[in-house]
This record gives sequence, C-alpha cells and structure tokens, in this order.
Amino acid sequence: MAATTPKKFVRLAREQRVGAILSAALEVFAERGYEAAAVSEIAERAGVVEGTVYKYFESKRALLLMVMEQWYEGMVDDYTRDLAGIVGSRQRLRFIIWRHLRTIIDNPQLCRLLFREVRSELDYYDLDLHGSIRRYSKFIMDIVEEGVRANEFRSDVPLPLLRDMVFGCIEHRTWNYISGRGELDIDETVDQIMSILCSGIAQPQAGGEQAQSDSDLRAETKRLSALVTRLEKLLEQPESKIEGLR
Amino acid sequence: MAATTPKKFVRLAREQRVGAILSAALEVFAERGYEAAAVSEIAERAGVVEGTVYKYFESKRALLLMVMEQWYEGMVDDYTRDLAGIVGSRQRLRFIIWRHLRTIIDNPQLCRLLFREVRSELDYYDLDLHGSIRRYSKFIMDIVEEGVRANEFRSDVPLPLLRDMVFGCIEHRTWNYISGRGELDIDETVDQIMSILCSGIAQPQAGGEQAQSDSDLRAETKRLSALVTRLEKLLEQPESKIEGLR
DNA sequence: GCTGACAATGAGTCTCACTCATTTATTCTA
DNA sequence: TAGAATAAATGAGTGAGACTCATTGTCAGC
Repeated sequence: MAATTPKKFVRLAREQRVGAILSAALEVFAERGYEAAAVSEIAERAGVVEGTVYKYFESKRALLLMVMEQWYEGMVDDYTRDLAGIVGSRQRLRFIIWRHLRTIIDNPQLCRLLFREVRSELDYYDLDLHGSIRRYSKFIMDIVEEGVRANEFRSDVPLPLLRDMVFGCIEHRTWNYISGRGELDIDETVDQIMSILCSGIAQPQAGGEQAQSDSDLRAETKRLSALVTRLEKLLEQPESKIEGLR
Repeated sequence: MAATTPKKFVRLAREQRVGAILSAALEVFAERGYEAAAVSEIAERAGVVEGTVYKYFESKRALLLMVMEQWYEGMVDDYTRDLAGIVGSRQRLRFIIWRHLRTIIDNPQLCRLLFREVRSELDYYDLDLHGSIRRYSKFIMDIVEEGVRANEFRSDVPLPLLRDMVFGCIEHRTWNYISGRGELDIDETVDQIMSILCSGIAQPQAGGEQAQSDSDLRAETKRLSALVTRLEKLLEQPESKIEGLR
C-alpha cells in the first residue's frame, strides 16, 4: 500500500496526444459550439491539463480549424469516389446537391461550426481549409461545365454564380435544421432546387421528349425564338462567313 | 475658483441616454465586430461608465439586437416605399434583388453582424428581430406570388425555396465584399441572378402573344429545336469558319 | 544508472462581461 | 424652500475563460 507508483502523469507520443485532443475537441465543439466550448473541458476529456492543449495548438481557434480540416479532407475524397459512378451532367448535379444535403443531415453541428465559425471569419481566406472548401465547391462548377460541353446545359451559365446559388440556397434552406429546429426533407429540397435551376440552365433537347408540360413548351419556344432570331440576324450580315448551312 | 460645481456626472433622461448608447454601440460593433467590441469602449464613447450600459441593456447581445432592430425597421419601410413605384412582377423582383445588393454595398459591416452574429444564433427564432427579417424576406415571396397570379411566372414555383435561393445566393456571392475583399458589381450580379432565376420561373408568353393553338406551338417548337440544335452543332465545331460571332 | 529531450503540469495573468451597494442629480411635496 | 422620493450614474468588485511559463516528471539511448 505504501509503494503506490509516484507516477504523476501518462506520457504519450506527440501524435497520439494530438489525436486524443482532436477527438475531444470534435466532441466538445459539436456539443457546445465554439464560444461555449471551454478549452479546459476539451483538455479534461482528452485526459490532460489545459496547458498541454496549448503545447500542441497555438490557440482555441487553431484547434477548431484542425478539427474541421480533418473532417473536410475525408469528405472531398468521398465525393470524388461517389461521383465516379454517376453518368450524365444532370444526374451528377443532382447527386452533388443531394450529397451536400446528406452531409448536413449527418453532421449538423459540424456544418454549423463550418458556416458560422470558420467560413465567416476574416482570416478565412488565408487558411489551408479554404483550399479544401474551394476544391469541394469546385465539383459543382466542373459538373456544369461538363454539362455545357455535352450540350446538356446552356452555354452562358455563369459558373461561380451558379455555385453560390446552390450552396447559398442550401445553407438558407437548412439553417432551421442545423439549428436543431424541425425536419429536413432532402428529396423534396433537391427536387425543388433542380426544378428551378434546370428549367433555367438545362438545354432542352427537342424532339423525342414526350408529354412536355405546356409551360416547359412555352419557355422552350420563347428561348428558341430569341436564339433563332439572333442567329438569323448574324447570318444576315454579309461579312459572316458560314459554310455548310443555308 | 473655489466653487467649482461639485457635479460629478451629467444626468440625462432615459431615452436620451439610451439613444447615445445605441449610437456608440452601432459604431463600435461596426468597427470591431461583435466579439472584439468591448462594452467598456461603447460606454466610453457614449460618455458613461460600463455599469450604466447594463442599467439600460440586459447584456451585450441585447444591445446588439437593439441596434440591429433599429436599422432593420427603417429598411423595411424604405423597401415598401420604393416598391410602390415599380410595375411588373419581373421588374419588382429585379428591384428587390438590386436593392438588397445595394444595402450590402452600403452597410457591409452591419450585414456582417446580421448574418454572423444575429441570424446564426440559436435564439434567433425567439427574437423580435426575427419578425422584422421575416417581413423583409417576405417581400420576395409576395412579389413572385403576384407574378404567378399575373401569369408572369410559373404557377408551381416553391416560394420559400425561391426566397432561400435569392438570399442565399446573394449572401454567398457577396461574402468576399462583406469581409472587406474585392469589389462587388451589383449590376452584373443582378443580371446573372435574374437570368438563372427567370429562365426557370418565367412563364413565357408565346410568340405573338395571341392565343396560339397548342398544336401550332408544338410544331413551331419542334421546328425551332431542330434548327437551333443543328446551328449549335455547327458552331461548336472548331472548323466551322465563323467570324464576328462567339 | 545517467542524462538529455521533451511531455505534462498547475499556478498564475489578463481581459471581459456582468453585478451591486453607494453616490449624485432632479423632481415632487408640504 | 427644505426635505423626501425617485431615478440616473458610478466604480469597485466577481467570476469565467483564454492563454503563459517556470518547473516537474518520464522515458529512450548510451
């Protein structure tokens, strides 16, 4: 009974300790949000004292960023893998919207942290994390660009704005859910977004399509009329040299 | 010289003091953001001591909310007035998007506070301010609803999603500017948004505006589709020799 | 078994939001 | 006009939490 080990603490290798702190931080940040998360609690759950956390992380914010970066990296990989199996720009666009919604459903607290604490801070653009996020949101632009080349989408779609529209829309739409209020119907949401978006950007292939709705038909007619008129004006000009037509 | 007034402080009526504190708070919050704004500095600029601020406001956050509410109320009034002079749903929709962008250009710091510190807090839904914001964002739904009745827009537009799309898109698009980076071209942005949005929701009036029969419309659409498709294919080919176009 | 490297500690410091007992100015009343 | 009642304003706390640092403890390699 006398010879209790005089050991005062457990000494771990740097990376193990860092890992433990990151896990604890993820937990606490997700539970409490950034402000209300106390570094002392993170330390406690990681089995260390507060000062130790500051040995490995410059600040509470640096710790948050590390947590988010870890999470994000995995996500970008997942997307790349999943997208590989989907054919057709429209389907791919749909998938990416659906997948983004799915991520929000699965990790509302992490999304909240990302939207509120990371992305909206002034230093955001200097972060490594910024790169990951750009890569993530570039998916959607690449997909639409493919779609343009494949003639599935209008050629004059402003890609960055489209990206902002999709992500911004989803963020607004899901804020309730992220804040822990109400449900989120993914399928309905993705349908509605695709509906507004595609009737705007889809380049409808005429012909084969049976049973188009009247409004689609009208929209298409108007678009075509305008386009044909423009083309005809161009063709009218003597200096335009076009071969194989007329 | 002896008889300097023993007056230790200036005593003002409640509402004057509250006004002074609100002005000072607006300044400091806008300059520093919420977190970095010290109540002591707000007090100093208002010419009082810190404790006085807490006599009139329950907390720092309550002070922020009061500041935002004042600002917001004025804005809703402005919109109502301006909108009265604009005819046509499409023009009205365009105006409200433009006006929202204008507000961001004029008050980036306040918008930042609103987006980041107010709207994204968990208590947001319990606030009076929430009512003002709902009223504000309802403009856009009312306008589109009018447009549907006037047959300018598709009848199946999901209004709340449209609202989320517009505001979300604008928020994403303008975040750079709000964070003090880069410029914001309002007119380009509004054009791009209207382009994507309206080609989606506009209910095009067919050709000569006269009631064309359905079959005529279909036939015309088919003819145009085929023609346009053929033209576009031609234009896509690198070897097609076209000048003055593209 | 020593020793050097470094993991871990814990007792601070500092900044802030927020409190409260007390002081001071103004207005009401007799 | 003196004194009381009311309300404005003070400023010295308190406590919480981020961050620091001199010191202590552990272990791997010699």
